[in-house]
Amino acid sequence: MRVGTLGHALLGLLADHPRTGYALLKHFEQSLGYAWPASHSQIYPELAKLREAGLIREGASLPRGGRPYELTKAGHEEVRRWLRETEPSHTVRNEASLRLFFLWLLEPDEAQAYLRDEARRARHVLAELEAIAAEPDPDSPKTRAYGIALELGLRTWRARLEWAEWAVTEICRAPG
Amino acid sequence: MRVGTLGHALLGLLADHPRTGYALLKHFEQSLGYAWPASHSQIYPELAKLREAGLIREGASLPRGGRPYELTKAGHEEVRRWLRETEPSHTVRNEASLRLFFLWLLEPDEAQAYLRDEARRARHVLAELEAIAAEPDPDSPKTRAYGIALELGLRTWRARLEWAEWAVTEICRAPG
DNA sequence: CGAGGCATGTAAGTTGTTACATGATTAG
DNA sequence: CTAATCATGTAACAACTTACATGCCTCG
Repeated sequence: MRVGTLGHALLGLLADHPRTGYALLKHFEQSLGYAWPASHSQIYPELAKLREAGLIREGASLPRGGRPYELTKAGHEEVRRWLRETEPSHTVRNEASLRLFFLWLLEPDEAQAYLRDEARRARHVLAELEAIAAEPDPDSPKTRAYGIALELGLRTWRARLEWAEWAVTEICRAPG
Repeated sequence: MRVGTLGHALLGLLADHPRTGYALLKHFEQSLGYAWPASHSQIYPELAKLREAGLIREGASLPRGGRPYELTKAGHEEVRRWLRETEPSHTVRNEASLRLFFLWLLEPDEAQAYLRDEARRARHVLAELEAIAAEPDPDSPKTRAYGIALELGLRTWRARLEWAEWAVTEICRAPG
């Protein structure tokens, strides 16, 4: 079996402690999803594949049909191999940014409205990230790594907000 | 036919002036690709679909087998409809950022090396964008829109570089 | 007892990646 | 002449989205 990015992300989360598919899903929604979104319809089949490949195993089932998975030794080795031996992909795909190249096809006021919406969106995401940053957590290698990831989110969305506020005035600036 | 993001991007580029598939590909590599990468194996079939849908039409063929496409009236309407009436997707997918959440699975020196590489990458992309920004172009709605897109790239990669330089020291900071 | 959150799955379709495959033209 | 760039396509596969589908438990 060939493990992809989602598979490695699941292994990485399970490296911390066993979790159910649902708990993994919630983790994506609350933190990883800012960098790599995943839906339940992708997570459950992927867990089944990782189990067949012997990288995770099922633990004792929980109350409401919840079935926790834990990492096997092979799974632990695989996630470390991924981090150490494979090149990270730097491709970025962002439809909202792509649209900027076509703003000149709209009337100036429509283009400006788009940029104002971009500012609004940035403010919204930034507020979410600041709420996460406000939660205190003890210092450990794991929380340190999460803090570094969070700080990247804060800085890039802050930059995006400042850019959007600049762009709103730039788009209607007098020619020259 | 249902037109997706790639299709709309192609229509948007052709709204400026007719181009061959190859010219569109080069445009993706040099500018749009920073926000939405596309390969020739995706572009050529997509152009064929847009033509069948009557959104673009083929012009007279050029010297080396090049076949330029131009926008039809329906194509022009479709790209404007896309910009005005559909919600932009804000999903972001970035493997390099995802890996940050798993840095604690590596030895401290390996994690630091990863962050140093992130800084190097940011410096590289920033240099590319600054080279593009250095090229002078006349003021027009189109160049204004491109300038706004470019400025976003400059600011976000600048933020990412500063973040990476901070993170390199943060990851090896004394606990507490 | 109903709404909402917990919990898991499948199916169909779209999109994107990697590899295979070919041929023309031009600059050195 | 040969390497690079121009130029276009297909095929197989992997990944992702959207919709369909089900059932349990708890709080009000």
